[in-house]
Amino acid sequence: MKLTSKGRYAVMALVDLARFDNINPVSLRDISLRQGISLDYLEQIFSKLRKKEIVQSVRGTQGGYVLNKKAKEIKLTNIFDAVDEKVKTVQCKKESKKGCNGKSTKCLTHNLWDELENHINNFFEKKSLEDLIKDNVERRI
Amino acid sequence: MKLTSKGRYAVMALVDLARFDNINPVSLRDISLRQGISLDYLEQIFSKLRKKEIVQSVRGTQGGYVLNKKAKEIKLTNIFDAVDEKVKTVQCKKESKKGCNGKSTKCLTHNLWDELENHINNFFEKKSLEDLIKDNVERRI
DNA sequence: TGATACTTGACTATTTTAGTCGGGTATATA
DNA sequence: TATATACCCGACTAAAATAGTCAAGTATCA
Ligand code: FES
Ligand code: FES
Repeated sequence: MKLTSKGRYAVMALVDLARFDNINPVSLRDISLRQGISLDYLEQIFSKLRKKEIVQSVRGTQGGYVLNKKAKEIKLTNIFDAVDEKVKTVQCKKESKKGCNGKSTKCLTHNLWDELENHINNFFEKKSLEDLIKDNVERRI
Repeated sequence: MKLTSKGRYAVMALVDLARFDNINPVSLRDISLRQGISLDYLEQIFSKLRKKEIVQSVRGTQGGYVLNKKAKEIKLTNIFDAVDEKVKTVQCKKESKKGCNGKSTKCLTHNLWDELENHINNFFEKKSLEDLIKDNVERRI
């Protein structure tokens, strides 16, 4: 099980953004430089974040992005959801009664994978952007 | 974040095995048929499980595999570890002081990813094969 | 002696990831 | 008004990972 760079970058970039967006919008170029993430890739990511109303964009010179909600209200779940970083422990469709590999019923361990998925999602639902920023201040990173 | 089929199959196969290994070894052919997993792929998986002493093999006719430990003592951690299904939330090496993308320090969110990794691994450390079998009996699957 | 079933290693198609690239458009400022 | 900045959008691609397959064995039982 691994977290993809897209998901990791989305959170990193938003933490960076949240720390600097007091007055002015933050440009992706700055985030790119500070966090060492490809600018082109960041643009893809922020396009998704904007569509899910996590950030707002400001075009033109001195433009950039600002948070569209309070940091406290942005949970990891929302971020991951926006960039399609989903937790998936099974191959079969959740809604369907059918199992993997075209089997007519769900597998022996199906309940386990559901539990696992919930376990991980719980973590994402609890953590907000605000938590992450506080965490950094305490550690003075 | 997704669980790979290899990891999922390893656990499925072991649950199947654990339910049938009272007297005789269980052949991969049987597991393959019951669980709908490719025989060739199962062989790869069991080769690893054997090397990590989770199962024992019995060659020849009427051969197959048996558990090498009590079901209570086999945790998901052990199974995933055996088949190289590891939880990885970062790209950079854990031991190293350096960050991702060759950066000289760890990133802003590094602590978060460590927490996440621990959170998931905790789940795997708690669950044993015995738990999974009991679970099935209760549900009469 | 044959059938069963484990053993090993190499090989491959498909999918996913992690980007890149080339063209835009809006806006502030000089 | 010209220009630079920075967002916007879609298509493309190299590399890695995944999910297998395939071939050629060896051990053991009946
Ligand atoms: S994981 Fe698909 S049937 Fe259980
Ligand atoms: S994830 Fe690699 S530096 Fe933090």
